[in-house]
Order: sequence, then C-alpha cells, then structure tokens
Amino acid sequence: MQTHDKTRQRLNPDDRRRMIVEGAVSYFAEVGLGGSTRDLAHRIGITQPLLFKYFATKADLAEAVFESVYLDRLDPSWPTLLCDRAKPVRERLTAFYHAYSDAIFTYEWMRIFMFAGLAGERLNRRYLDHVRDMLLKPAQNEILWEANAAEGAGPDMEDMFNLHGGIVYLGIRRFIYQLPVPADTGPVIDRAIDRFLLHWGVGITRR
Amino acid sequence: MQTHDKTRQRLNPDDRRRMIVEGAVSYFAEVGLGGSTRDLAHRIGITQPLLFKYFATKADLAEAVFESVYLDRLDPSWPTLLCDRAKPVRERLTAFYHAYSDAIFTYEWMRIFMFAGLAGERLNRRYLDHVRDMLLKPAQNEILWEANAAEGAGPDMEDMFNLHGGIVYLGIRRFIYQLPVPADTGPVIDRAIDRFLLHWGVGITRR
DNA sequence: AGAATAAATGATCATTCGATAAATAGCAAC
DNA sequence: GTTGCTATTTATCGAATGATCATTTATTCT
Repeated sequence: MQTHDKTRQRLNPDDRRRMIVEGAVSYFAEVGLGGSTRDLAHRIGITQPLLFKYFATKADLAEAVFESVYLDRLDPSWPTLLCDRAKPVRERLTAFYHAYSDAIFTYEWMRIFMFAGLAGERLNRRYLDHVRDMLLKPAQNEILWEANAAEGAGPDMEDMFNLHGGIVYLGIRRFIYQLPVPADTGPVIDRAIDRFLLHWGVGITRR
Repeated sequence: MQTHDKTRQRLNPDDRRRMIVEGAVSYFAEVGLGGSTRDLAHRIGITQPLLFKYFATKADLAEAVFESVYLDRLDPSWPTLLCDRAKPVRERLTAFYHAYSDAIFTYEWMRIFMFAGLAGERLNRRYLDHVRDMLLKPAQNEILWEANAAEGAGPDMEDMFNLHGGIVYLGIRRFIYQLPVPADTGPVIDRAIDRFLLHWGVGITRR
C-alpha cells in the first residue's frame, strides 16, 4: 500500500490560525515584513491562498504578528515587585531587569520590535510609554525614596532611560547586529545597576 | 512663449551619481531597502531607468548607500583624543561622546545602520568591531590607568558596551522609535559618564 | 455507508517589481 | 548652424507579488 507522503491535513481553524501566526512571527522576524506570503506559506507547510482564508490582507497578518509578540510580554506583577519596600531597591531592580531581559531577549521579540519601530508602528510607542510609566517611573520613585530624599537627589527620567538603554543594548547587539555577548547577561546587568545606584548612594553595603 | 515646466536636465555623471546616492540615502532611511526604485526615482526627480544607468542593480545602489553613510563617520582623531593623558579621562570621554553623538545622531545614519543590521549586513559588524577596538578599548585602558591600577579594578569590555549602549539608546529612541528626547543630549551623556567613572573612583573632583 | 460541511488546494488575475532596449534631446566642438 | 556624443526618457519585458475563486477532499453527522 502506498499513500501520499504529504496528505492534506485539515486542522480546526483555531489551531491553524495559531500555526500561521507562529510561523509568521518566526519568518518576519528573520526577513522583515517585506517577506513574501508564498515563502511564508511554504515554511509553514501550507499553500499561499490559505493564508488569505485566515487573514484578509497581509497587513492583517502583520498586525496579528505584532499582537502575538507584544501580548503578555510585560508581566503585570513587575510594578508591584518594584515597589515592594520590604526589599532593598537594589535587589528589586536587579530582580526586575533579570526578569525583563529574560522576557525580551529573544530573536523574535528583539527583531520584530525593531522592524515595527522602523515601520513607525503605533504599538511600539505605546509599549515604550508603558515601560516609562509603569516600570521606569516607579523604579525612579523607589530609588529617590531610598536615596537621600531630603536633598532631592535622584535620577531623572533620562537617567532611567540611560540605565534601561544600556541593558537593552545587550539584546540589540546580540539579535539585531548578531554579535557575541556573554551567555549569561545577569552579571553585566547587575553591575550596571550597581553603578547606577552608587551614584546616589543607594545599595552600598552597610553592616 | 511657453516652455516645458520640467525640461530634461543633463548633468555630468559625477553630479548625477551624487544626486542619486543622496536621494537614495534619504529615501531608504525612511522606508528601508524594500522601497521601490520607481518611488525613489520620482523623489529624486528623474526616471526610474536612469537609476540603472548608474547602478547595474538595486543591490549595487544599496551598497553605494551604505558606503556613503558609513564613510567618514568615525573620526580618526578620536583614539588620539581618548588617549591624550594631558587631560583627565573624564574630560576626554565626555568630549569624545559629544563628538560621537553629534556624528551618529542623525535620522539617516541611525535608521540605515539599523536597517543594515537587521538585513545582516557585514559592514555593520565591521563597524562595531572598529568601535570596540579603536574607541572602547582605548577608553577602557585609560579609565583603568586613572583608576586604582594597582588593584586591577576597572571596567571590562561589557561594562564599556553598557556605557556605550546607554548613550546610543538616545539616538534609537529618537530616530528609530521616534520618541521625544531632550533637544540637548549633552547633559544626559555627561551624567552617564560621571556615574560610570564614579564606580571606579575616577573623575571625583579633588582640590 | 452516504450526505453535508468547510478546510485546503490549484489555477489564475491584476499590479508592481527590477531591469532592458530603442528613441529623444541637451550640450560641446568645429 | 551643423554634427557627434551621450545623458535622459519612453516603452516594455518577464518575474514576483498580493489577492480571488472554483474545485477538491478531509471530517462530521445521521
């Protein structure tokens, strides 16, 4: 008995849709949104017209890719973590940036986020506004509180973005420029946070 | 008497070529290398086939764009500046990063560099290797020298990249994500350098 | 087992793309 | 002013693109 090596497989629409989005995330992360629907379909293992049964236009598919990548990227518990004064702010910042870099240091996220930024996607700005308001601002506030609050000395928002950028740049070097970075970025991040806090006398080990 | 509003103008090849590359830099910085040769030609004010009289293929044009953008971006005097021990390292680093950010914080450079990175361009990695070897390494060395060299305490290369990334991130926010950043990035950069050096006791004002 | 439903495919359309070739016209030399 | 050279344009090609539609076939229901 012989059968087709590649029999037509009929999935339920939800599964198929997931499969398409997943494949599109991977494909567009590599080649950008300029990639063709035919190449994409071939990589997924389906025919090109099937894409248009699930997404009316290529732009709709791209939007689904963005949503999929942005979805659940920011853990809602992070602001709480950052503001938990039971722990020293140094520990909180370190824990946060470890979790944050674990979340965003992926090939797909880094590259699609950058492609989206270059394309002028609105989601991008909304995401970074969220980072500023929900993460950097609380962090700034906590640092200020633990520093000499009386003197009003502490980082401004640009200082916060500088810390943030220095850390994010690790992911940019690795996934955008495809340059080698340490396998474990944890210590690099820790030292960046230490330097940052030291400037306002925060996190100095007293005993 | 009436004449053509747009008479065909015949330039000498060098000028025309310059005009094309200049237009291509501007155009591709906006839309990426996926932009069409017709749109580009229209923006330059020439016909599309003329592009192919000056560049055999679109890829050749792209290469000329890269060369044009990368050319003379790195001032060969910067390593010398960084190693001039007549001045304190803090002053040298500050002067360098002011000059460097002046050189690269442009719409065209930032975006084309990012597009090139995502496209896997070789020039990109070569450029960053150059930054590491000719700029960051000397800077690291100078910091080490001015710090307590005896203790062997100083930044490693990842620390240097962290400083670098925090500063470059200003340009990324502005030109890639198109978010507002301070009109004068000088003070932000200065503070980042101060924090960095403080960690190794460099740049503390003694009197 | 046979009919109904709809997931998936094959064939194809209209555009747009990079690229080519023939025709036109601006400019210098005489 | 005529001629020769070549920068530039007009017209067009074949391939690739996003998208459509009729047909086929896997699965479910009875």
